[in-house]
Amino acid sequence: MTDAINSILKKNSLSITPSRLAILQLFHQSSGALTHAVIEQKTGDQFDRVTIYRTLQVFVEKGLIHTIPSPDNAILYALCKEDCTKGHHHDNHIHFICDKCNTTYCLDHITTPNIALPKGFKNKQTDVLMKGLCAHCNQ
Amino acid sequence: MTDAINSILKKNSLSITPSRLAILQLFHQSSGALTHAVIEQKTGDQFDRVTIYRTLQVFVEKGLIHTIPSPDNAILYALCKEDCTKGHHHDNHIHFICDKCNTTYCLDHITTPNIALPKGFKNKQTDVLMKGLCAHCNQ
DNA sequence: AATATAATGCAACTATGTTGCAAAATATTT
DNA sequence: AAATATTTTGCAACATAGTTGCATTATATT
Ligand SMILES: [Mn+2]
Ligand SMILES: [Mn+2]
Ligand SMILES: [Zn+2]
Ligand SMILES: [Zn+2]
Repeated sequence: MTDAINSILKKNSLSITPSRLAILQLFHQSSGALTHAVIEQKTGDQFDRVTIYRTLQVFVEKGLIHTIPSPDNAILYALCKEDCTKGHHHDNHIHFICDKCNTTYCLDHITTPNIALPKGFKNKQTDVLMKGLCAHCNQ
Repeated sequence: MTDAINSILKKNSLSITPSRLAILQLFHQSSGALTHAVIEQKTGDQFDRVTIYRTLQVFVEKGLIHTIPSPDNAILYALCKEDCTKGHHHDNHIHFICDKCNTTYCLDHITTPNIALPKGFKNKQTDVLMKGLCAHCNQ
């Protein structure tokens, strides 16, 4: 497990540090998206707040994770499962936030729809955010 | 103009105050969505920050304005043009943010698509956020 | 005009995020 | 393996966003 994380960092020419290992591993063993606050909490105050912010920034730049716009006013981060590379993300899937358990799911197999815009508008990116109850909470 | 704003407040059983008049009027004469910061700036520091926040909260509750999730990490507010009422919003249109002029448009006539979710998931709300260039900036 | 009700401003607080810089850790070279 | 160069980290300080309690003030009601 740690070896896999290790090689991901190497492959992306990132130096291997405790914080990067811990945070990347956390993403790999989490099902949903994570906020900075959750990461800070789950790494047990091992790392400085600033370090976590900078680690997330680097991971986004390298195409390891992507951000998800949220109504909660805190940036959500989730693993890129597609072939995202340095500076080029290709995450065209939709996201689902459960109102009950608050988990944010990347629905990787549901692609964002093509929506016709008014004349003159040029689309560059589409984000679809669905809310409701996830399979676990909808009983 | 001011009379129209006035009657909107009355209709929603909101007492008429300078801040509510000014902020509601500002929404009615703006084309796009507004952030708290912009409102504060455009009302020329006439009102306390807290008053603006509370005014926006009340307007959302009453169904006069709706929030738009944004990647900018600041809540966007825009007029409800549909028949939204106290506690019940029916804003099922998509939103477009221009990368250049930073305007956020409510595309009221473009409804959010129906997207099939995995088994067990129950959808309650769909937000579509498109980014790119608006008609003015796409020259 | 008097009273009841609701909104405002202020202060203090929490949360989220960024920047500069010296110290420490990692990677590279010898 | 040690020395050097390069990155990363932690700290402090700052910036912006948003909330809460409470006394004062304004609005609505009688
Ligand atoms: Mn995702
Ligand atoms: Mn809208
Ligand atoms: Zn759930
Ligand atoms: Zn524009």
